Amino acid sequence: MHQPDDDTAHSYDPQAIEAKWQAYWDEHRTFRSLGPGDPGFDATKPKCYVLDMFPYPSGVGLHVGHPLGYIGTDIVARFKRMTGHNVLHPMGYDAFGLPAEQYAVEHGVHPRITTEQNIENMERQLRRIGLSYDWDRRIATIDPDYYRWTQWIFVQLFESCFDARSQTARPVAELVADLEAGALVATAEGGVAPTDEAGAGARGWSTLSPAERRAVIDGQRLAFLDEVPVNWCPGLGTVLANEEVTNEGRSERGNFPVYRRPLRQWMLRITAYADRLLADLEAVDWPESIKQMQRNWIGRSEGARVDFAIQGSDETLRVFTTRPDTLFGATYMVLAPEHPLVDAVTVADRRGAVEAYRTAAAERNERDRQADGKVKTGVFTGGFAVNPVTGQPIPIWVADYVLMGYGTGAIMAVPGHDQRDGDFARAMGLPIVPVVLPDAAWLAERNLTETAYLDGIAEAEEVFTGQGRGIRSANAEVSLDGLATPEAKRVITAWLAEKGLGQPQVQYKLRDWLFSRQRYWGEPFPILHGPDGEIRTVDAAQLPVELPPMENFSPEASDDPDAAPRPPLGRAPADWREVEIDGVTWRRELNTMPQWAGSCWYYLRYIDPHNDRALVDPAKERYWMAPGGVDLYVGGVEHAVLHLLYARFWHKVLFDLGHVSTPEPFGRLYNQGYIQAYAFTDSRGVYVPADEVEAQGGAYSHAGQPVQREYGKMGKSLKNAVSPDEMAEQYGCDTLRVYEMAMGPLDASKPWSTRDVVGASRFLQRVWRNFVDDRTGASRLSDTPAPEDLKRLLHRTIQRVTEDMEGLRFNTAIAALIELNNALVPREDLPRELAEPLTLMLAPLAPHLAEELWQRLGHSGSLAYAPWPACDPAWLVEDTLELALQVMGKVRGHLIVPADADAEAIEALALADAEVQRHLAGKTLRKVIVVPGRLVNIVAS
RNA sequence: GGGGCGGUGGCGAAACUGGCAGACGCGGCGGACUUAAAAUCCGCUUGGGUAACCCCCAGUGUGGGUUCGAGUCCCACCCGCCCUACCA
Repeated sequence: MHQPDDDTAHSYDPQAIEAKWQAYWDEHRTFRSLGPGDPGFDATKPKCYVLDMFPYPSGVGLHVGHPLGYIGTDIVARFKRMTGHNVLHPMGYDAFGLPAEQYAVEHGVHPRITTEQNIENMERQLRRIGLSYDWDRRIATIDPDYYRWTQWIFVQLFESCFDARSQTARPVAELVADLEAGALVATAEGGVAPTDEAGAGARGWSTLSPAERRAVIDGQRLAFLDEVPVNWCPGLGTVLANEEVTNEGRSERGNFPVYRRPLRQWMLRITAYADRLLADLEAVDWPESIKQMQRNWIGRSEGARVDFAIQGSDETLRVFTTRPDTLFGATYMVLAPEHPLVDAVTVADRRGAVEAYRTAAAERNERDRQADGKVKTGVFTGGFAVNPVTGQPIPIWVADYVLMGYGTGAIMAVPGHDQRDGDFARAMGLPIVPVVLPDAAWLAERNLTETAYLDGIAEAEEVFTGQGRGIRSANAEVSLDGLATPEAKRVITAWLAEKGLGQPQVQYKLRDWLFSRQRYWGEPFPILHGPDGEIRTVDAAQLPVELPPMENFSPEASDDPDAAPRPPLGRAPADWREVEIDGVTWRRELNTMPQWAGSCWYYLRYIDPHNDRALVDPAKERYWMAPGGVDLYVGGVEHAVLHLLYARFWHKVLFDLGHVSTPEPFGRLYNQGYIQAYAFTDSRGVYVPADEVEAQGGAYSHAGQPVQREYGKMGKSLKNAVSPDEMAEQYGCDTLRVYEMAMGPLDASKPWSTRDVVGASRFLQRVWRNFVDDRTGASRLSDTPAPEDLKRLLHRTIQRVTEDMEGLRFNTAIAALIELNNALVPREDLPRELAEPLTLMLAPLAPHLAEELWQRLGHSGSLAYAPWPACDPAWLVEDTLELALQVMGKVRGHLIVPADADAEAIEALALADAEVQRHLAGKTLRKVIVVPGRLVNIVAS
């Protein structure tokens, strides 16, 4: 047997070093961030707020993919401390929500207990990676001290309304004052408008009853109750936001069926902010793909609303269209099956067919529709509308290709210029009228003449949906013939407006945010319901409204789609459910907030986590947030639309109300990639533990049996998860950090390879052996000056690493450090003037090893705030340069020239080169191109 | 269907505003040290023409183009991943 003591007594011992320095950092509170008001705070230093998307503390613990972004931000935070910044780098837990509750239900323990256990375990794992968080600022969304302010923000939303003119939120009290003063009146539609702009039927404040007044006010609040069609999921016993429902019409969590049904729910008026959420994307430094996803989600489109008269009825059918210029081609109308006017337009002998279709459509979930592809179904109602420009009666159909959830739930169908309408019209034999002439290029591509196009329109599979020139679009008052599409839109919209038949309109895909859940494990609403339906908020002094203690907190799930929602808080003790104020008994709101609530503002709380008078102190908020918000926010793409849009919305409200100083919360956003992993299935298709699979040649086997390789996410189900704990045990967390960062660019997804980890380990061991003779334990440090070539290499390395740190290119920074370190290996000693900067540059990446080496260099204390090495440009200048010699673009040799040689001299030297001469033999010299510092290219023929 | 990102050795990947393709790491091959092994150190490692050197040819998904010069720019196409999806 070997004798490890003698051999390894002085070798790199990551476990000992890492334990030692993690204890040191804790004990000395090395990473505590000082801000305004803290003793010792230096306001002259620039600030840097480096933020991770905080995790949901799941019970299964972390795998090596989870900390990828955390390691990246940690490196940035450490680098910024060394470059003289005040750094705010906090961590916390997004601990409310469905999964926590389900986990708790399954394990029969109160969600708080299981959640706190999970937090503890996750934090142990995070601390072991050596992340330099200021743990004093740790928050969890489930802490009453935290959700007190989540509730407080909800109160602000409830007490605010959106002023369309100024495009900002303002207190409801101001709105009431304007109404009382007569500056505003209630409109006929139930809205609010300036007195001089209000249309017919507007009423002054003084003429309204108290109930009417309340209705008007409630209609303006940013948080409001509304009867809306929601995604009701009986299997989970709760309603879900659109974003929590899959394309297949099931719950994202649990995969239960989801049904559409109307329920009275809390809503947040995010649509009021649609334009600002869209416009302000221009001002932030985010990946273009994320911005695009948000733009798509907001889905702004410009068009017009048009009112169609219904024959034999006083009702009008209102539609939204982006192509009002095609109005002359509208040959029929389509209502969504759920449209409220379906009954009114259906004639008696069509009623049976229409009812059958509606029932079928209601049962047909999204998955069935998906399977049916583009096959369009529908049924004629027997009713007719009147095309307002042609005066022609056009049939009204019901079809499920029109969605109640967008626009008005009704369309004017223009089969000549909309692919869907065209498909439907051909299937149903409805007339198709072309009213836009395609341009010549479109026709030429399809070998069509204008006449052939117009004649073939009824049979053409492909519909012309582009811009062109109007035809067959004229009546006695207005003509679009010959007009280009944009101009035609303007003309017809103006005409419709003049006749009172339509208006220009902007439409959004974005819906208001459904904000209530029938859950126990979430923030209670700070809302009380009065006996007469009146709603009031809980006084700020009474916050937080804490979750009541309960034995049975599980939701009442059901297989019955018609089962009524019964929130768990309905079973809370009566002394919680009911509150008496001035002799009146109020009932608490029994719903809770969705998981997104707590993550909408946590980045603000980190700034001032223990403040019990405000959600954040204004001076501290200004210091850390102004001018551009969080300086670096790192997380996964999966939050591209939900979390990031909701947080921006809340932030803008807080900005309007004067609680924060920037219009946007996150100035720079960066998405880390995913670490994926190979997984292996046996002949039965069952996953086998990936770490037991052996590879030979191109084939893989497990326990002697051949297995199939797959590639996917790391996780329990694929039996391919690798935990950071096992990596830390085997190699140390510095190695884990270096390996993960060296794998490739931070924003790329890449496959985990445990086999490759040894490369990072070898690098750190080699660094160690450059400092320490691992046989004797003697220091190799010396005070001899470094030779010039190594000094040059050092300063080139400083330059490369510094630039890479700024650009989050840690993979190439590590490569540069490896090159420098490898150049030191052949030396007997290690000159101090090389050792110090090497240690400092290593510090963000492998902080424990760097601290240990720093101590061995004779420094006391931590290097966390030691100045980052400066690159001396004098050492970047070379005396001579090596240029590539090309003949006809191919490298034929190299040339060493003085750095200051001029182009003429270089050209002469190049032409004199023997290899060049050989390749030029028999050719005529045409041109010589000299690229300074790079190459010489000789063109000949 | 729409939008976005990507395709470079056996593998993960480098390559600044067009300028020596493959840095760095893994794996592989050879050597040194060792009784031996591990560890470590040194060398080689895109393919082909040679077993090796020199040298030559080809080469960044495919086919064209611009340029003295293209992984990088332009056009067309193929493949993969992600998002979105009857949004009027």
